[in-house]
Amino acid sequence: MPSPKVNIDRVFHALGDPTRRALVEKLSAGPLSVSSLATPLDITLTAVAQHLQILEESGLVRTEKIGRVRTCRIDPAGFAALEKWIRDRRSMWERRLDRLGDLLSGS
Amino acid sequence: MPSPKVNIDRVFHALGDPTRRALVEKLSAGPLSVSSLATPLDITLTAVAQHLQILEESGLVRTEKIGRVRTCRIDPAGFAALEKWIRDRRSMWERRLDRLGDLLSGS
DNA sequence: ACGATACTGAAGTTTTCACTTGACAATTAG
DNA sequence: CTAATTGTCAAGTGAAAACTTCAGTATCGT
Repeated sequence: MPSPKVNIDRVFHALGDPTRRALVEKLSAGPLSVSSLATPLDITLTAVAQHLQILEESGLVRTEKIGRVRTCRIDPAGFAALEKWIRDRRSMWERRLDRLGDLLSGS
Repeated sequence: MPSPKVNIDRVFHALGDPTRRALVEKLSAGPLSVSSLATPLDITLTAVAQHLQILEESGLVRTEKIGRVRTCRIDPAGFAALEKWIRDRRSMWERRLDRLGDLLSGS
């Protein structure tokens, strides 16, 4: 199951942590195993696995276990939700500023 | 002082909290005072003020105190930083997928 | 002047959350 | 078969962070 319903709440919570953002940045360059992700960060493998679970539940990362190695890659779904949220907010206050501009320039 | 250097770390941390995101969403519709922001959320005024400080330090919100009322509004700077971060990551894995596509289609 | 409004500051409580440890399961290599 | 690799599970620790209370300040309306 990929990511049927992405929750924006989870997405923001996931990206709120700097370590998880570091994981996402690494994965942006291409898929990696859990231990490859863990090695450069001086935290335990367990901690990384926990972060990955949160990233996966948020729809930002997709993982697949083949044999004994779990391969992780970026899942576009979470990013799409994130971009939509920003776009929605932005359109709100830009529309508002437009109306303000209309008023000031005399309709 | 507006927001000279926006820190993406602070931006993501600020938006990681659902209450702060609710504040941002309210402010997207237009500027509001601290107490107007606090009333619908069943937390104390003090808590809201604390959230606003974090939002301001992150470059997502700008506030100005006139008389006894502090007016809060969206600050585009934080959002710009956020969008840039996403754009950067996205371009990374899209470039990668492009190269992959080239390989599969026989250069 | 007086009371009400709109915050602000300091300090404490409670909850959340990142991280660790240690034991265990499954897979692969020699 | 054995040993090393790769990851998982359960439980606990500690620190950050959200939220509260309470006391105080500045401003506004009458």
